Amino acid sequence: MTTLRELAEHLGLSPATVSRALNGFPEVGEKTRLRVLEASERLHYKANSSAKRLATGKSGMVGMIFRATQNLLVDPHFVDFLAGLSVGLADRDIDLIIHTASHGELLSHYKRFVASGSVDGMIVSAPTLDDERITTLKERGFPFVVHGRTADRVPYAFYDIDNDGAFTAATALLADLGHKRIALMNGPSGLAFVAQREAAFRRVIAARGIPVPDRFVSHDEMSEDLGYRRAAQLLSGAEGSRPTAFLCSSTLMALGVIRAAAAQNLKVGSDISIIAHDDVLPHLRSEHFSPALTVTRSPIRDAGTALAEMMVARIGGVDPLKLQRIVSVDLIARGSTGQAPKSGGEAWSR
Amino acid sequence: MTTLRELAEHLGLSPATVSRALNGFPEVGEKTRLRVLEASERLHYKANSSAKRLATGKSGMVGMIFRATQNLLVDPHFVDFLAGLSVGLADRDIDLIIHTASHGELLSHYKRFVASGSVDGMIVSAPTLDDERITTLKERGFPFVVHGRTADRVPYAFYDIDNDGAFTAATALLADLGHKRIALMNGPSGLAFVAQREAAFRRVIAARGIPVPDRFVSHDEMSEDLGYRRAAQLLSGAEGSRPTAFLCSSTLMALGVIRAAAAQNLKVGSDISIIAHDDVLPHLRSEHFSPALTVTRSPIRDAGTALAEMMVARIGGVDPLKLQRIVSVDLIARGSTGQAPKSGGEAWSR
DNA sequence: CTGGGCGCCTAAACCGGTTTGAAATTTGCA
DNA sequence: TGCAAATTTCAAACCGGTTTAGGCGCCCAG
Repeated sequence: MTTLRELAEHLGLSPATVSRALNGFPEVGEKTRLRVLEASERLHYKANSSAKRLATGKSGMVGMIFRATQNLLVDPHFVDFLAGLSVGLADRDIDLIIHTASHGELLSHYKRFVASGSVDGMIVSAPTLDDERITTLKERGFPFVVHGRTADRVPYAFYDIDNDGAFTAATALLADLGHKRIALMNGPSGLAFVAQREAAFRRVIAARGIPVPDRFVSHDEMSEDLGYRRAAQLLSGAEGSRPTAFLCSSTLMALGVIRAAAAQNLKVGSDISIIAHDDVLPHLRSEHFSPALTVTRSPIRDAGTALAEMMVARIGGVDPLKLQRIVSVDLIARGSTGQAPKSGGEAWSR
Repeated sequence: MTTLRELAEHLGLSPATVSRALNGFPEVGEKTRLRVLEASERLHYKANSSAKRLATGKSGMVGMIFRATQNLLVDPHFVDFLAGLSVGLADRDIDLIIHTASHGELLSHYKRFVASGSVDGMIVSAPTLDDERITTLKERGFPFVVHGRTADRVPYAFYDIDNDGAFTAATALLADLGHKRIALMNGPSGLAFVAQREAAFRRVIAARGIPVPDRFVSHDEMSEDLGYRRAAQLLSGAEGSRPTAFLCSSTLMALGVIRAAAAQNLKVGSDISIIAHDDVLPHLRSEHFSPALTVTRSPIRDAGTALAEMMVARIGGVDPLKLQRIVSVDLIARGSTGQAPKSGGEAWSR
């Protein structure tokens, strides 16, 4: 491994000049710069990144910490987000550090990352309503961007989808189709987006005077498996008390609901209706479900690329309040939604 | 941010002593060590990681570079591997750097990583039969471990599943059930595991004297979508010329085949049989398919954790030849395989 | 002829740790 | 008490870059 000093000696120059030549500073002669560039090429010189970081104080990396609860990195939603992020960062010559920490140690790992200066910024994903990672980073003045947001108006940089708009529209669609027994199959409670979606759902449903029994609103990890189990349980009741429509926070859950419906010989699109939020996971195309799934659609991958850009801006010192984006979500009606069945005309009653 | 020197001054000690105390060297007095530890805690001291790296020459990180071809990081197989890897590395206090490079620049990015000393080792995934990343890393003597292998006997550290054994058993099972028209739906050509699986398939099938027309062996990206399209195409032929069995390199492809079969009103398990290799993606449970899928089973996540361990050993200087593992694969027969239909009794003929 | 200004380059300090070689202190034993 | 040995601590060099503060030569104006 060639060092800067060796290269300088080889050229009969000082390290300072060589460093300047390589970094494009103006105070080095043009012919000298060319000599340096040529020699560095020939000797396969690459600046030692540790040394560079120490000297400049910048690491050229951003970090992301996952909970080691099996589920998080495994969650395909997260991972597709990660894909977008990684590509977006690579475009800007920034590397991404992935770290996994057990649940209880999560915060201390954040602190370590910040204090040790190993990254220039952090990406926070899936915030809870009262996320201490955010408060910690904020109070230390460390650059970070969030996928999602903890409240309507917040003082940090974030990218979020319009969960309220999406679930308002989806709930309204089901109500308009005459459904009176609608189940909300939501994600884990505590997460901000879960609360946002639920609030929208309850607001619309209440405005129409439709009651919602507690068991019609569930909070589970968003997997096919749990979607199936929860739906099977709901559908096992007497005909007059089971849901005629399901609103799911993820297409994976919807897949489980479809399986549960098939097991009960219920026809999706007539006996029961399903709407799901579609993060557009590339290997799980809602338009290919049978029947094709009605969805609120917003590619999670877009969030990754957008946040990469915002992260760079934030590190560059841009005001976080100028780095807040909320994207609207399309409601795409397809075959999985239809008029409520006759027998489902009455609302659930205790 | 507290520095070592500040901490030392605060304690009335030299930086050298403080450094030793913190790193557990034996030549520092016990009472002094306790004083230092207590003070470092109180002042929230964290060693600057850039400085530490520069001084020690170790980065505490390993790198992984993905092709920016959309598909790779999106591929759930890869990502689940990544999950295992990340957790395994975290257990050993190593961070993972994720980098994405466009296809043509892939190799140069590897070289940059190696030359700049930003990582202690590299993880190589999905090698091709003639993988230049491997030859490059090998010739520079840089520590690396491979998920998969380029040939039967190789001079580097790797973790691989017994692709040959798996596809030998799967093909034999189909042949034993009387199938004579078996289609192999494989992954992208060029990849080592794809070649291994295909070789096993052809060997078994040839040993039984069963012919295989070219169109019965396909190489596609392993997605539901392409599985569907390819199967639809094969099943659209006259009854006497279409496959009665499908052997898929991934459960995602099998999902597509099932959809194509349904579209043709063919019953899986009787009209056609399907076997797939199951990487055990957590949100895609082959036992929940209907009918439950016959698979060769090997969790890809295990590879991640195993390779994390091997990477650490390799960095520690362990002989790569001692770090080679091939795990066997279970064949699990379920509902998607059955006796070949009467009409499928004859082999395909031109 | 002098001196200010500019262009190009260098010596040395610096980033914040680790590690070597030697000095200071304590301990052990006669 | 005296002296060698063992223990503990320190000053300084080092890792490999970047950056500050000049230095030297040259041109041009006064």
